[in-house]
Amino acid sequence: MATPLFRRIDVAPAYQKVADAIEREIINGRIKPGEPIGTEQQLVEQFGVNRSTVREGIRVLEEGGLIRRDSSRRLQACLPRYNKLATRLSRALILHEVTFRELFETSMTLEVASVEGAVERATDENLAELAGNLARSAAVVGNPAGLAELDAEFHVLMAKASQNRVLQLAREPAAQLFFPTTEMIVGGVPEGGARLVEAHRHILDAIGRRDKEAGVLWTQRHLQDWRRGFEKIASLDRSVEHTYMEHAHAARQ
Amino acid sequence: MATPLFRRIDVAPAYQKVADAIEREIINGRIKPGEPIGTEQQLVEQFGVNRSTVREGIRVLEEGGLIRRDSSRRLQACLPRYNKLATRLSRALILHEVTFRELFETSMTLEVASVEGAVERATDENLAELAGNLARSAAVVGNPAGLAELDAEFHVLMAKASQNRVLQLAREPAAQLFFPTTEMIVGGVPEGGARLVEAHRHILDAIGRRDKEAGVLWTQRHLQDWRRGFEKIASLDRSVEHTYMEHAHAARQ
DNA sequence: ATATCTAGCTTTGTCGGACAAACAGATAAG
DNA sequence: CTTATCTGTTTGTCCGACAAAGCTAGATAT
Repeated sequence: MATPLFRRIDVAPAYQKVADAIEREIINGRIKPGEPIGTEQQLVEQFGVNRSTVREGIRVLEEGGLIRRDSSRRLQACLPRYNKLATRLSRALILHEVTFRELFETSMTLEVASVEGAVERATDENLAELAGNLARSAAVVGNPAGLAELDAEFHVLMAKASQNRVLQLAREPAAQLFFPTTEMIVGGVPEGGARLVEAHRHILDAIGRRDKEAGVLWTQRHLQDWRRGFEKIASLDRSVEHTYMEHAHAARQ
Repeated sequence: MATPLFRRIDVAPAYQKVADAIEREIINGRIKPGEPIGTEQQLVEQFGVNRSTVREGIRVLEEGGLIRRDSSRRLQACLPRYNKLATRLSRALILHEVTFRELFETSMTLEVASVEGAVERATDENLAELAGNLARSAAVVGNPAGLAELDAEFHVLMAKASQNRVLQLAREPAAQLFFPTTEMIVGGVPEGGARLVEAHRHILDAIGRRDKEAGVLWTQRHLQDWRRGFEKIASLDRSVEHTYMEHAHAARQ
């Protein structure tokens, strides 16, 4: 094959190239999180394209979480928030019609890994946060919605205590789909709330004592409890989407 | 405080509302993946906004993976690809300067979970795919770049064999950062390629025999091998970004 | 002199219209 | 029946414009 006479010409639309150019500057650290990107007019001048084109490129980066607008709507680079990206992944999981069995199995793996990390590396501040959450949980043990929210927070704090950001990120999409069901379960199972708080108490205690075995054991029990409760009201093999739809429907009645 | 006379009025910009409206239709299944969304002109008429506004909304959804343009650039709904979203997450991990220690610890957890699932639920087709990968790997054992690529594929296939889509998704961001280093390691450690292929062979064998213990053991050995190899060329506690930058720099010399 | 207010400038969000290139479908030629 | 051509659509990009919201600096009040 002879050397081609012409180089492959760029085929990407201009708005994409604008987005890529800004992305490169952020990824390789030339623009640091928090620093301003400039006004749309400045970008128009720098890239030599129309403002509409610049704005389309901005939308791409904004959705990707790489840039955001500050209080005065000016553009600035930012650290992509796990949470926002995880929300998109959760949505993708719903569309792929994953089942609660898949969700449960993966969450079991990730929560056990979280507690192991927390037992090894939790700081006093992590412990204080978890203790604070536990106290608030104990106070709302009869309120399924409030307790569900605090349960989700407890597990976020546990992942944070593991000091492993990759783990924090990996568990988030599943957790976003998994934990909302806590409300359904706690509300439907007598003593469910008390058992939940009790499990949290033992987990926190194990983390504080650096007792990995106990931490893992109580985390497993905690999730098995969830599973038993869930199976009383729905099937593990139904898709997440269908289960939520039905619950929303039942709640409206 | 008196009951407010007026409800809070919409504050979201029009392009966002366009994106949200289309997203809702896709999420709740009224528009199924593969179905057309309509032309930009039709959306202009339906939403009663300008085409520039519609296009900004489209960019948001396109970046989110909810819609794409087919061969003739027409809009259609689509299933968000894990891979694309995982790329965003990987990028986020780099910007958060996670270390290889975090990456390694989480990957160990997730790969072990994958192999456990694969041992339990791999189909004949899964086994055939893994066997095909193994044969190709054996053929390029002296080529670090080729072997690294096939190694990454082996682990993707293993996750696929677990039949757990949540797990497949959860492992992807870490894997995208983790496995590129295989090339560095295999290239730098004599016998590294042979050991890698040998480990894959034992893992596949264990999956085929439904021997969970052996599968987990060889997966752990496989990753520990990676870790030992990695520590010969870099520190586990350096950030992923720095390590890649240095490697890219060294490779150019 | 300090604090507050007001007017003007800037920037964003949206709009209308325009045009070239790429494309799909229909039509004509082989 | 295949190939080539024509024609209307659609996308990507551009230009210019304007109202609303934020910011800035000078004017005003205390």
